[in-house]
Amino acid sequence: MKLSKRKEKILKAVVEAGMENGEPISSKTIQEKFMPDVSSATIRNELMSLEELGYITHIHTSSGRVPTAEGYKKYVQELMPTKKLTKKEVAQIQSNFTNKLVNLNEIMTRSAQTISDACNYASVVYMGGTGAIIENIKLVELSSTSKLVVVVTDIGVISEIVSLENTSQKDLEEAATILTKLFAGKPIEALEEERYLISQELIKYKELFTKIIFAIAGKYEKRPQIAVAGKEKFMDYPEFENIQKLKNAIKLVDSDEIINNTSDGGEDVEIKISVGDNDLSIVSATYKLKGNKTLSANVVGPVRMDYAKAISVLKEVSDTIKELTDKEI
Amino acid sequence: MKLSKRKEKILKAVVEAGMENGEPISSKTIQEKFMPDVSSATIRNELMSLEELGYITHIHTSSGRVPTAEGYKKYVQELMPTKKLTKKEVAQIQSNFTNKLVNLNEIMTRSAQTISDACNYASVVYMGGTGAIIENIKLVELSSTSKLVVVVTDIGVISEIVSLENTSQKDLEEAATILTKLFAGKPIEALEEERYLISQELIKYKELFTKIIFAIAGKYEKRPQIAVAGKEKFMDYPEFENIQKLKNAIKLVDSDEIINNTSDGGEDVEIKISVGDNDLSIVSATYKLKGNKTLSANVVGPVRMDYAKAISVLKEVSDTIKELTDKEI
DNA sequence: TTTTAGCACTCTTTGTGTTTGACTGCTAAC
DNA sequence: GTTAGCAGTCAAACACAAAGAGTGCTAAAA
Repeated sequence: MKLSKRKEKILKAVVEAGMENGEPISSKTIQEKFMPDVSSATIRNELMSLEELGYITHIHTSSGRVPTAEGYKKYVQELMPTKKLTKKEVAQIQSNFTNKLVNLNEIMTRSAQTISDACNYASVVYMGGTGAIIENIKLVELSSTSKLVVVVTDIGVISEIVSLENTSQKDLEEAATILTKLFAGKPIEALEEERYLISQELIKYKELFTKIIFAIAGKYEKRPQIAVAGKEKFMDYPEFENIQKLKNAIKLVDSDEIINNTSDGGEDVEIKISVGDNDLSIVSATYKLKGNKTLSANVVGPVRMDYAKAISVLKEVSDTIKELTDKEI
Repeated sequence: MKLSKRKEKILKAVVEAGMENGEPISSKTIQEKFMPDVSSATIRNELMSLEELGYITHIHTSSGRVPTAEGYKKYVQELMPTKKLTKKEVAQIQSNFTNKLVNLNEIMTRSAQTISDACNYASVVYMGGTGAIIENIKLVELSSTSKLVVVVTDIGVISEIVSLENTSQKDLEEAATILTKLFAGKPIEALEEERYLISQELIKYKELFTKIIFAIAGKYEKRPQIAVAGKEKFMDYPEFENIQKLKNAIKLVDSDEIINNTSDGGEDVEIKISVGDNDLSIVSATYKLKGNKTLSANVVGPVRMDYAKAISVLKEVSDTIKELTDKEI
């Protein structure tokens, strides 16, 4: 339903007051600050109407109005001005990505930290879709007793030392070739599937393969990769002064709940906003990476978060990541 | 100064009451719980005496006694019973280390998490002394355009992909040999020293070397390696309900202050306890690793922490780490 | 029909005084 | 040296009043 211009203006005032300090705002203050041309009584009438529509509410009879989650939603969808980041802010974000990052895990960690710092809210970045896909397996001789197993995946390299005696350089090479042939293109979990352990191709290198599995096991996450940053930022907002609420917020960020909440994303960055569940709001930017993966960057903050800024930051970071991952080797 | 047996008993009662719930204890309660054979008046006299000695104090005239930092120290040094971990607790700790861990960084992370979970306080584990020492550098061909740089150090393996065309397998091997010869035994920071970049030995592989440096830069920490776990555990204790105190505690744990606070450690595990600075207590276990490194595992918690348990856990974990690192390849 | 002034009403916040109860500290007797 | 007993202190809990902020409603003005 379309609101009148005046109602929009008033709702905007209530929401923005809420965003600024989390405090209720009164009809008188609205009048003084935003609409000196009508009386506070008129504004009161409008406020009552907005309250009936469910956009704002009262804590008690004689307190000012605060926005409901619905009100925030309306604001986000229709009233919010877009916010352009300052050059300085963009530069600040970019500066975190100057190093040539090819390792996707690292990109995620860096992104989470960057987003959290830029917005001053917590941030969760995770990768969905297919997990790490094996590209190449190499075995390198370090000494007569120890070899290095290197598993190259599309999101990074896992390398681990194994102790292995009496294996010639030639054997290593052959084993690596077989392993690569067998596992290239498969998800990394495949390494742990029983059927390969007893397969014909690997029978000759069974001991070696067992050691490799043992070394690599647990070095990768089976679940979607996830990076969290800025959990302590919640402490900057009075709505989390209550230690229980703080705990809940942090728990949510650490849980899988956020992950399960997102769409698959399209080619382009898709912004989704969830307002007010569990006293938290989440702005998420999701899009497809190559290799059937999805990247989702999220800002998690109080309901009165600066949505416009969160969106701008997510877009900026997403664009940067896109550039980085597109020119990936 | 040596306290009388009775004073010791009373001080012990005051400290243990403080540990249990952080609440003051009254002369009457002490009498009822611990010394029914003397009157509360007698206990009051003793309490006054202990107060004069600086071991306990008053919040206000009519509140019970709480221990001072001095009192906690006295308790820790002279009155505390040693606490043996239950079999279950030991098993729980051990279970975190069953995987064969050879990467020191990983051991540290795992240790911090284990300690924090076992004690329910925050934990900081860090390595001092010399940083990572290069053991071996390998260059592996992945494809015609991309190669893998592997730097094996005594605390773990760093591997990174670099894009590099027109380099033959032979060149790679030769370059790796030269690099290993040049850098083996040197700290990893040496890779970034200018003088090597312009050195005679590397002149032929300057481009390759530059790329390697670029790829590896920032993958290791120059500062002592550090692992922190369980910051959120502070929230379980009412003394940190005040958000400012919570922030301070977390800030301290994230800062370098704890690191700079420890001795070099000896061959054996050396336990050090610091009570009550900034409303926090730290129990640290430090000892030498091979390769001139020092490992320090710390429990950081409220002043009323369970020191005996912290010590037991640190000892258990330290022993486990020692075993792991001694049999390192 | 919309806007406004004005007033009654509600509820929080702040302040004040009172009571209760938990302790201590002291004194005098044991 | 120990104890009983009592006065004194202070925090915590409660009740009450006053002040202030803000609304909702009504009736009049535009």
